[in-house]
Amino acid sequence: MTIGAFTIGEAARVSGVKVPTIRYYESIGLLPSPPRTEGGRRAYGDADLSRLAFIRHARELGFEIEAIRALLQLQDEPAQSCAAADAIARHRLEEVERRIASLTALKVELERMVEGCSHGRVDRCRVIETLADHSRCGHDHGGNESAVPRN
Amino acid sequence: MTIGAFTIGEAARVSGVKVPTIRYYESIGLLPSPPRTEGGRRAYGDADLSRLAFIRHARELGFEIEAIRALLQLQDEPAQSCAAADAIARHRLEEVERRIASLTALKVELERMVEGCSHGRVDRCRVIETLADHSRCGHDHGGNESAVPRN
DNA sequence: CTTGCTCCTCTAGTCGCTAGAGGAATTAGG
DNA sequence: CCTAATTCCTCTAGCGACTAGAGGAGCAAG
Repeated sequence: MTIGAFTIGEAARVSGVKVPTIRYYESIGLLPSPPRTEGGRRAYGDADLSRLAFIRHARELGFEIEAIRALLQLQDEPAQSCAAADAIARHRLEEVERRIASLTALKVELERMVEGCSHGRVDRCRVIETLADHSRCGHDHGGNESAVPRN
Repeated sequence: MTIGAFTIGEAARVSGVKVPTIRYYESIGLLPSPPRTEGGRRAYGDADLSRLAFIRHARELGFEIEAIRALLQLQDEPAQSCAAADAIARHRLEEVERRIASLTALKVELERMVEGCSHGRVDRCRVIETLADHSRCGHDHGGNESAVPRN
């Protein structure tokens, strides 16, 4: 089934994943170690390219490496139930929704800050004032979640 | 002007910033090194607590440490123009807007994925299929930006 | 005077890469 | 056939903004 034989550079060009990132994925066991040429270079087959494309797409959608690992494992066992994959995707969707809500709240507050700026001296700057005195803003964001999630 | 004298634990409770994080802020020069008690413990004053509150609020709004450093410096020199603070805040606002747009696009695609899931076997799972075959989705997100920004 | 809490410093780990050093192999051109 | 450019190899270290844990010292209450 493995027809083509691609160098890592070709794999990078085709998949859009950078060369060091491909090696990184191999190092963490996300991508299998491909066979090597006589000179010691990685030789990828079509299946590897598909896997790389899968990974890339999943990363673009913000799935974490561990989630992608789980999804790849599900893909490798096609007789299993869809439920696990569904749950992973739903979980990611909920994260995205929460993140959008949180960022929208931030946006409102930031807009209030910059709109209120009188462009005068710093000692009357709305931006600085708002940051210094939390009570001057719609103080909902200071809940108990950590401040700045990664995605 | 420095009236109260707070331990690092009290400062953490009042500001909502964790103890190790306060020490971290000191180590990177964001928070000045406070005087110590005889026993070698940090003794914070009111000004330090205000500064911590400022930092916390700015972090909640997603400002990077370097941006906060700049904003604090502006606060310390009240005669300066407001323009710099305004620019920093506007820049952050633009980032947030871009991020919301990008996440909204992700949300649409994730919704399509989970809605199309027939809850059957993995070999007909829409989630896995979509990830494997990029052309099956509204393939706009694979532009040239890096996949998952930090905030 | 002991118990338990807070505090101290220091190092290392998190995540998902990215950058760079130093060297070997391949490919294109002369 | 030789050289130069390109690609590849491994390895270590760095990014941002913390977080976790080791190992030890101070301090307040009973």
